[in-house]
Amino acid sequence: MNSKIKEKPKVELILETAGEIFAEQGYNKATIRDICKRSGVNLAAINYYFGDKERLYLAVLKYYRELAIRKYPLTFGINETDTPEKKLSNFIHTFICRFLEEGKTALFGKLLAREFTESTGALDVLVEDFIRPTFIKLSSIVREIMGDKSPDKKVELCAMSIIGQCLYFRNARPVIFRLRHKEGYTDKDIKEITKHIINFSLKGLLNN
Amino acid sequence: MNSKIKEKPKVELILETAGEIFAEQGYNKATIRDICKRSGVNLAAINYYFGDKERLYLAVLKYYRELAIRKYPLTFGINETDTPEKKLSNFIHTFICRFLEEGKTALFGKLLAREFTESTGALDVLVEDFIRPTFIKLSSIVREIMGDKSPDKKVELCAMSIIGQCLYFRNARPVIFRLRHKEGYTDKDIKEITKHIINFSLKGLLNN
DNA sequence: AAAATATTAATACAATTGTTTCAATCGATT
DNA sequence: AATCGATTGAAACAATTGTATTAATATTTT
Repeated sequence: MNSKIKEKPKVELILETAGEIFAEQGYNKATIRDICKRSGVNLAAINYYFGDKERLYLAVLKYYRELAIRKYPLTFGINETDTPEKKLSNFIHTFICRFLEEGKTALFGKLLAREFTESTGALDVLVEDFIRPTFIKLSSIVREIMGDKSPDKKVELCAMSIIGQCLYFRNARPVIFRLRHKEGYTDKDIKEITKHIINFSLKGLLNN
Repeated sequence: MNSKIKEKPKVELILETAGEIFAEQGYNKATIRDICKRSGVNLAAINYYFGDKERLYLAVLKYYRELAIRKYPLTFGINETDTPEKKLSNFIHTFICRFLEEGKTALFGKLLAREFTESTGALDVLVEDFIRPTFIKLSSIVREIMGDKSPDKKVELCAMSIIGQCLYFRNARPVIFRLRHKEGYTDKDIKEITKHIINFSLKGLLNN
């Protein structure tokens, strides 16, 4: 080696690249050859380090989950002393940042968002480890806002309405960009979307 | 032929079966061999009648679109003399029926819902022929409710919030069913979901 | 009925892709 | 430096899948 700079370990390199490709293409469309080519490693490296494609995918989820948790604490930026409305606002903001923003830190959110509509064998675990806790967190906030008298079923449906809106802006991008005759989201777009979902949802939660 | 009963033409038979399989599995996972096996026709029949898989898919869309239009007139069950709120209610109800219900008549909606998150080459045409008109229709209703002073961008976001909620209950079923520990929607579920989205959205559209 | 045309069946082909193999090479340890 | 285990590279394998071929059969037309 003619450089003193420590190179990134190969396993890590593969995990990063694979994560990008899985997020871009989805589990099925992503090919091992693609991942290896972009990582600059040989095809056999996957078998050597991970065994097979599925275990590579699981390792990718684990790897990016770590990054995500480090960047976004599990609290969803929520302070228990905040008002319920402020809590919801923070929740939605964090939730959207976790998969609408560009950059690697949002990658776990993107992988997770994919599982909603193109599930893999990892879904069962992901639901129990991440999706359900998130959903419970959101439901508790919704309950605070709606009041104790609201039936559980109603709270659940409201939480889903909120998640549904957020996911739509990520997962339906092909359609949205065509409708708008414009590819991609700007930072301004994301801000507007976030603000809108917060407003719309807070009103949707009102008891009348 | 030892029966006087007129058999269904083979082309139609293939289209129906293919539609079911495309709706169940999505364009990519659906295989020609599957479609042929379930239709009881030879593998070569696809090439013979349709040319290739993509043109089969396009023919399927065309076929079920006809059925759908016949069953659900383009008006979305909306009467121009209705109040805006009633119009929105009917729109959401029809929209959900078009892809959440079981049965063949909802099949075009299911195929369309898939295109939001797993687009094929048919998306461009589908957006212009169906999705955009639907979106414009919804936007006009939203505008009536929100008033002329509301900026276009706000109206657009609200329309997307409504569509987002509806699509979530279809496209995120793998997650929803796990969260609920219950597979499938009952008719009662669908009714409750519809009612909820209508309520939530009407409140979300309130100005203040 | 004979000929022409349309349809069907079985099979083969080619491309893609996950996986495996095994020899070559690298790197650390002795 | 020699040795041994870890890693890499190139190629092959096997399964899947869309597509094409061609001969056999059925149907229609003359």
